[in-house]
Amino acid sequence: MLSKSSKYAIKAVLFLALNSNDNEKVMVKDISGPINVPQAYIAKLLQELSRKNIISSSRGPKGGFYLSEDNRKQSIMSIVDVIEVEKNFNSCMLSLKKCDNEKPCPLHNIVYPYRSRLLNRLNEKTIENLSIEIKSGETFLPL
Amino acid sequence: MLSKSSKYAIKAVLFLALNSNDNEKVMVKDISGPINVPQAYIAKLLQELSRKNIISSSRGPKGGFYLSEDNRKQSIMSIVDVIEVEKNFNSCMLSLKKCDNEKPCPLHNIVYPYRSRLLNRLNEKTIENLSIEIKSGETFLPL
DNA sequence: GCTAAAACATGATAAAAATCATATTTAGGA
DNA sequence: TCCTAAATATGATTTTTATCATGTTTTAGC
Repeated sequence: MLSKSSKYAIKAVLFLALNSNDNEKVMVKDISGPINVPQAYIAKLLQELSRKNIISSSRGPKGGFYLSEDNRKQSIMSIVDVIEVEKNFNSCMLSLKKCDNEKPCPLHNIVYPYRSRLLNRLNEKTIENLSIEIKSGETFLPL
Repeated sequence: MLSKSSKYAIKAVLFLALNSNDNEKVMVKDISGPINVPQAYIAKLLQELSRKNIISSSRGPKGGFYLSEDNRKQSIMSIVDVIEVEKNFNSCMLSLKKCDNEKPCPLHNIVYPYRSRLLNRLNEKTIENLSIEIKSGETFLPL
């Protein structure tokens, strides 16, 4: 469904949503442990997210990663868009060139309705939305 | 969503559904071209499907792969189950151990309803169902 | 039974994804 | 201004997935 990288990235961003703000930054070594992802690997992903302005960072002592208010307004899908190499989340399940509602592949009618709705929800749900749900105890991000 | 292997396998099986029966078998070299998959690779997948009784085969001259009536009654999901190595189609989108309706991860409530319904449909749709739809012109398997 | 045509089995190579390692740049504090 | 702590950049290694190559077994037809 998603690559490991995307899953790692989402977990890391949600962790930052819960544990950082403009003046409380978190270092990679304090992220990798809790979310259970190799440090060097999540570092690379975080740098990529930072470069694309999904998250924020500052260097040097007292530096680290964090989420600004603006960052929090972005959708969950925007994280995936940055990390995922193959953008096939919304493409034909059989990878056929010509597959749409006009000329549906044999799986199109089964898959398409669910996937497009799922995609919509991932596009409208913001990082903030999810972090509020975690804080309120509706959902859980086990660490 | 699915590995290339699974997509290849589904295409090959549907091709067999349309172009074979107990006394009309198809050789790998006549499958790989139309479905556009390297011959040696699809051969391997077909052998695996045959071993697990998803499709049928016979060796020697006049041999080849084909679908029996019984084969056709199997679900699309059964193809995926044989080929896919990671059985994470129905597992947590963040790969969390503990994630269910009781203790949902932050994505669970978004993803779960759609995915479980999709899974149901892939489990109930048979190879035969899909091949009938192709024959009737409802759906298309471009070759 | 011989021969040839097919699937079957096994392993080697290539490409992609994940992981690790290391050097460079930036910035805070003495 | 110098030292140190952090992100950043780059590339090497490992693991997984996809692809290729080659030899073995089965079976129909002569």
